[in-house]
Amino acid sequence: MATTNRPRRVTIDDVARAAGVSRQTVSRAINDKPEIDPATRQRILAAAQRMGYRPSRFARGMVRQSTTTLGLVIADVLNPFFPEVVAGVLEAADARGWHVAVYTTASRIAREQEVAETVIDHADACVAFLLDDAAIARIASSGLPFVLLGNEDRPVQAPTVRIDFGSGIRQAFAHLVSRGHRRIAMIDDRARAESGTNDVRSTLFTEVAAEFDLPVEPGWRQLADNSVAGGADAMERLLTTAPEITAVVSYNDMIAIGAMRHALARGHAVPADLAFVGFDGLALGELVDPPLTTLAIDKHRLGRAAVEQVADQMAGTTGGSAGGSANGTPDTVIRTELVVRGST
Amino acid sequence: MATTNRPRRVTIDDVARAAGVSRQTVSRAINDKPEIDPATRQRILAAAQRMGYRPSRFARGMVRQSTTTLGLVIADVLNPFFPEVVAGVLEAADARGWHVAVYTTASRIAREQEVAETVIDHADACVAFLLDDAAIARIASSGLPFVLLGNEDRPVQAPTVRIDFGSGIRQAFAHLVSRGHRRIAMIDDRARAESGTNDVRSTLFTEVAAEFDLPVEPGWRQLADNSVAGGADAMERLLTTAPEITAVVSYNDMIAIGAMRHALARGHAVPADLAFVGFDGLALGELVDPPLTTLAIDKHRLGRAAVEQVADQMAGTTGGSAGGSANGTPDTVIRTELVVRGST
DNA sequence: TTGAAAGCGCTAACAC
DNA sequence: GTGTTAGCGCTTTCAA
Repeated sequence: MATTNRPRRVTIDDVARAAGVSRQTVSRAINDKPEIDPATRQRILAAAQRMGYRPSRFARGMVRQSTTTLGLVIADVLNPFFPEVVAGVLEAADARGWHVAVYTTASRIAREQEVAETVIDHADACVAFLLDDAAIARIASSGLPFVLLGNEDRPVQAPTVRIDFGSGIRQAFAHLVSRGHRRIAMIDDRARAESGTNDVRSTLFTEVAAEFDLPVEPGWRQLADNSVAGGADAMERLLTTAPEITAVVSYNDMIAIGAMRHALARGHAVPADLAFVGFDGLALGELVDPPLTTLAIDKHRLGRAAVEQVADQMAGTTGGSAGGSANGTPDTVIRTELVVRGST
Repeated sequence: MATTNRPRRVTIDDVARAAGVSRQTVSRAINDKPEIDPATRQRILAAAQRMGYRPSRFARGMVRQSTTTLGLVIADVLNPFFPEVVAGVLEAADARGWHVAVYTTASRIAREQEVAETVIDHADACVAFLLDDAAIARIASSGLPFVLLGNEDRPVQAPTVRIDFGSGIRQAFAHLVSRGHRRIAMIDDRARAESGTNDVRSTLFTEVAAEFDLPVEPGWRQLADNSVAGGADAMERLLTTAPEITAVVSYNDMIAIGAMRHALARGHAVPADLAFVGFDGLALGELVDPPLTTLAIDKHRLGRAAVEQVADQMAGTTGGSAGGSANGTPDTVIRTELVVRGST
């Protein structure tokens, strides 16, 4: 008989056999159904425990048509921007009884595409921060309800919760100009600058400067890795190639903080010699010295909005309307708010 | 015929019917199997896309005995301690091809128990930061491979990756004493202090002070919410009830930073009038002014170690050895390293 | 209170 | 290249 060495998993039938009841009765015991003799239940539960039985979540999932798992794709948990978004996503997902599986990409193209495949197979919906067009298109066309977290100005082929980056940068320039600055540099995110097929991003800086009638020299725009260290590196380059600048606008707060600290370490006074504006409004920005002027965005709301939007998609997925992208839900735009602190 | 209004999901059979092939052929098309006519595949894929067909991950999971989902339970994504642990967990999980579902508890008892049930039902393994004994026991006895993330000195009934909190606090005191401090206060975490059945935690402070032959007055130990604001509140109380103290040891860096900033705001000089020691070694601690002296722990390694330990459990789960807790794997202990910076 | 039958949606094995 | 037959492990009828 098939009693010995099998590495097979313990099933409900095994427990049933061991307890001398039908599989159905085991199911009743496991699921706390009322219609069962207390003694039988005890016996079954004991057997199950002894045998190390655990119900298969797949088998259960098949039969009860319920659980939703949201795939949440972010670049990096260590950048404090993402935890705040994640908090919003978790809250909104939890409110719907959804589970949230988190994946990180480190903004690497290959990894993004890998994660895209994974999510398509294993999630029921997806909220993603993604740079690679192919990865985005892949998910969008898979039919998976999908919302992109974006801060590009260029349009993408998927429903998006969008941060209004361009208008944020304009606010930053307006603020700096009002403080008397005319020679403003920008430190942008390398991963983002180097991704994407079209070039909207790299011209933004020039455009905005032009709007304010400001000069722009080559070397006034530097790319940085998305971290404090990356910001410091970029600042070092800036101090060398463009010592004439008096203010720096950064892609985000992490980079801005790195840049500011580096300037400070090099003996520059902030904001007297050099002013710094960040982007994101991280809690962290209040704790550094001087506290960072920043374009704050409601990251928690960003996460919530994204979940709401996928939820809408799922509700609206009535039989035939497939295709992924051409969904009725309009993009949500999250606006920035200038928070002036000590660094300007 | 059953063609009209049913809210049922689109199945492989629906696609098969629509494309005029067998369900197996649809499966071949969807899964990119080689043995299929390119034309047929195109036709099927088109139909699938049009109908919005998405394979059921449950049905797939049933038949291919593979995917592992790790349930990761943490208190709060917004406390920078956790993202660093999460990064380690994600890395180690990804290396094994596991998925990671994240749940937060806000350290609320009721929520912890709720999450425990969820995880038992929906994960194949669990790494959890949990305070409530009942929640811990529930998971441990469910048979789910389980590792607890802990910093208690008291033993718990589950395999644990443990932070050596007690010895960390001793290092802090030793350091402060060597700097000439004799009147040292402690700000502890409220949620943790108020959880747990036995009282090891509340006596630690007194014990350590005694070891160093230091006085302890009532009011020298304050409880704080686990945040910067919580630390500030506790510091306010400390300044009122115990103005004689010259140093403060905190449960973690967030609280320490809050406390330090509040002292600064109240006009005290740091470290001249008041010294501060944190616990965790957050990146954040280097960015504040003055930079925070702290007991650093390798949080990334903590996360990795936890995953390795559950993985061991899963490998060792041979048929009969159930029960949950009495597993062979010894607890891992993560030691602290004193990082001296400007706050002392 | 318990058991037997049916089927959730899919893929692996074997036919054809 | 394509179809048929079996299940994967569970819960939901329905009978006993």
